[in-house]
Amino acid sequence: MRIFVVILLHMHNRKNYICTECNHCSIRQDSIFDALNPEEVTQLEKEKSHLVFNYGELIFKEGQFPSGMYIVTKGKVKVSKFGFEGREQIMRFAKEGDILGYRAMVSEEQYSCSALAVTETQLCFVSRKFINQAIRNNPDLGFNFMKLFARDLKIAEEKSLQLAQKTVRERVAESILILAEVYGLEKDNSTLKIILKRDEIASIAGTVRETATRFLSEFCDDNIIIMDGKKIKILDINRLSKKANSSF
Amino acid sequence: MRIFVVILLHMHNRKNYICTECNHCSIRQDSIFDALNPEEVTQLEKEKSHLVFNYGELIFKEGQFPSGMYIVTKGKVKVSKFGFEGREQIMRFAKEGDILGYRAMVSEEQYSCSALAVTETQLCFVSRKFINQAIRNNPDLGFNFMKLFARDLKIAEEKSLQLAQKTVRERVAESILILAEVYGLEKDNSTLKIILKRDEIASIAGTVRETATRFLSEFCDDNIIIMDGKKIKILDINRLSKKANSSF
DNA sequence: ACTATAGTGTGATAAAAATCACAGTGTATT
DNA sequence: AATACACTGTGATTTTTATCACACTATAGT
Repeated sequence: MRIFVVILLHMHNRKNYICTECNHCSIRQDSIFDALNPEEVTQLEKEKSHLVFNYGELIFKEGQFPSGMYIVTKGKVKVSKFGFEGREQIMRFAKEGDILGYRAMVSEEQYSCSALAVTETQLCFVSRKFINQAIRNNPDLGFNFMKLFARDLKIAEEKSLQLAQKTVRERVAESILILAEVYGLEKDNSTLKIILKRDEIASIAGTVRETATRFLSEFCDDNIIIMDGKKIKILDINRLSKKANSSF
Repeated sequence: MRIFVVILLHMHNRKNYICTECNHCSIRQDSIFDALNPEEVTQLEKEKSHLVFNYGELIFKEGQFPSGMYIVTKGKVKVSKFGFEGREQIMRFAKEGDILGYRAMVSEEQYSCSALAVTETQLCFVSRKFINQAIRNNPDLGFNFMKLFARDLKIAEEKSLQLAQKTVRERVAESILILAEVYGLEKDNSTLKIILKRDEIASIAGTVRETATRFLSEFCDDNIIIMDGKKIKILDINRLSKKANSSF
């Protein structure tokens, strides 16, 4: 009986899929693929495949060899590395329009991060072969890739600076700001649109669960945020930014 | 009198300059510019300019706008960001053959790091305009850039993981290994080829001078390294790797 | 509705790292 | 040779953070 329900759900998702043709796909138009001409878009449409992942499913795993890359069309994805003793470090979050796995694809190496769906997620997969050919035909696509790399590299270096020089309190505050920045807020204009475990918030900030919990409690006591289970509501973003010592 | 000596020294350096013509320049051949055809090399040779920096001189500074990028032909360069209250965080070191400032050039933004010569350093400067044109003419150059980006992005993410999850002791040990990796060892096969202040070693490891000093002293007491002033000699690289909990 | 099970909050304690203070050392300048 | 200045080493102390322990809460599966 349950299986049947799952199938229905799946069909429902497929019906809801927003990106049936690349031609009019707003996600493509807002992505690095804005550089493609109509003919190239047609080829992309033939070439790409469409994938659905449920909450908690692994999209790719550190150590696997990539054969292409993904563009997120719906949902939220957590990208993380696992350090000594398997401790997770969250590197970034991806959402609609973001590109995943292109670093490993370009360097023709194993994935250096894992990607996990943190909501139901839909992606288009495009093969390395297609990308390489497309860049050769259309240098603007190459430039777009380079700009994407440049942006991500800047973010990664900024992250190093923060990890090296900020206190844990600042990093926990910053983590909430990052989540608000990436995924935005509910209609109430204060509740984070993503739900994470304390573990995961700790992994963004580069600390342990207990310590993250303590600082979150502190921010609650200070009336800077309110927590309702795993939901986080930002009451005073200015004071939160101050706690983070942040540029947001 | 002293000024005269400096001038002589300078002439000496110019005579010693190894990269007079790009055509046979081994640094070019081992770099992303290996993709250029003879005609493109000729253009590069006309276009590029050659610069010399002394110890301690700034090559570019966080916040400036780039108009091109640099390739190091001789010397050692420290690339760092300055965090809250001006505390330095060393992001990486560059040497012969390494490319500097290309991230900011590509994203057409301000430099996000500063680059400082830590020995006498020579560089070739190439304008953004030339690079853009060259990539359009020759997609392989674009692919080389992308691979360079991919490599640097991977290193940056690895750095974040280390900063987030390793202890300071491990990071200090790792810093010495990184310096050995990047700049190599003297003929004695144990002394680091670069001389840094304690402050700077601390900035690589993401800690403060006193703490870095203490761990270096500890490694000395353990007969893992020997320090003679600022010179560092590695006695037992295996045990140093163990201290770093490292993959080197 | 009832168990498992996974996740959370918090006190107590230990460990790690930063800060402060200051003496000592080396190095460049006059 | 004397002075100034930048750099270094180290003890004492404080602050920050991790670890351990355990009770409590929510949630999914039966």
